[in-house]
Amino acid sequence: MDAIDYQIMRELQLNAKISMKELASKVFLSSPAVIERVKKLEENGTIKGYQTLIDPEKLDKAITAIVLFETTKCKELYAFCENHPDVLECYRVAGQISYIAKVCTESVHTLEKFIDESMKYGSPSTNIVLSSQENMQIKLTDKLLNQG
Amino acid sequence: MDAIDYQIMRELQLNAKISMKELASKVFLSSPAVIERVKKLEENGTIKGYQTLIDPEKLDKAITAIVLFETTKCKELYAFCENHPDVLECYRVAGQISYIAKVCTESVHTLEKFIDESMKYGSPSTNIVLSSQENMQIKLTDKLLNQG
DNA sequence: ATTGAAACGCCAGAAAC
DNA sequence: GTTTCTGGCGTTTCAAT
Repeated sequence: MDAIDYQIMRELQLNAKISMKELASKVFLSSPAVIERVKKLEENGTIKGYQTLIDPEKLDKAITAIVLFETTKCKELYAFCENHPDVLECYRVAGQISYIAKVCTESVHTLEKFIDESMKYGSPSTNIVLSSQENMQIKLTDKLLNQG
Repeated sequence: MDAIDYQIMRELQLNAKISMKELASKVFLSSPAVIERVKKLEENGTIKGYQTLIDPEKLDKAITAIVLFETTKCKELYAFCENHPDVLECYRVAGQISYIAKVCTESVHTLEKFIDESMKYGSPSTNIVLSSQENMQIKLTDKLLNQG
């Protein structure tokens, strides 16, 4: 895992569908060499997959909320969140609270419904997202790229 | 935006690098027709991009934390988070708290450093992630696919 | 106007060096 | 890691509905 691998990951993170040829020219290598490196990154699990980013608002999911839970029923809450179509991410955490869910839904009414249902499993505290900055899985900064 | 578009998005979300030919066979259309649909979804912004998923742990970013802030200096905090290499996501929210950041870092020591620095901009409450479920931007359930 | 069919050009993967 | 080569895919064009 050297600096070139980091550069490759940065380019792939910006655009998963970049051609191996173009990627090769960006890192000053031949394309078979780049294909080899990408393959290794896939095999050792560093690259977990390639995903298409969809804009929730275009699908009429206008409201995003971060819901914090105080609960002792983590397993039940986990199952509820996993099966709920509006929960995009959820985290079991150690801290003031014990569970966090990111919900993306149509309206305040569907959000209300979610909150009501979730109350079976814990005490929710809802925070509606006003604006957000969602970048990437990892920020591959120049510093990281240079240190290798 | 019909049921076929939803199906296309689901497949693309699962695997951004699927070939148009294979995608076409999955939705029972010809490949030019699918290419046309994908192009439209890209142009109207429904498809925001194609991203490669990187495993932070493989890059020695062992600790993920959700940090909640009570603050009145949202703009300053926003700028701090945007420029910080360990902040992967941040949200301005309306609720009990006013700002949420997702941090991915090497160790408790680098996390401590982040917390100390962030205290200039607000009062942080740190929740270390024990386990998580991060699926996708949108859950395209069967219900949604059928209703069109 | 929208869909299916064929031809072109380009890329990914394999083999040889 | 590089160059060469080949098979296959994406893309464009055209014909037909």
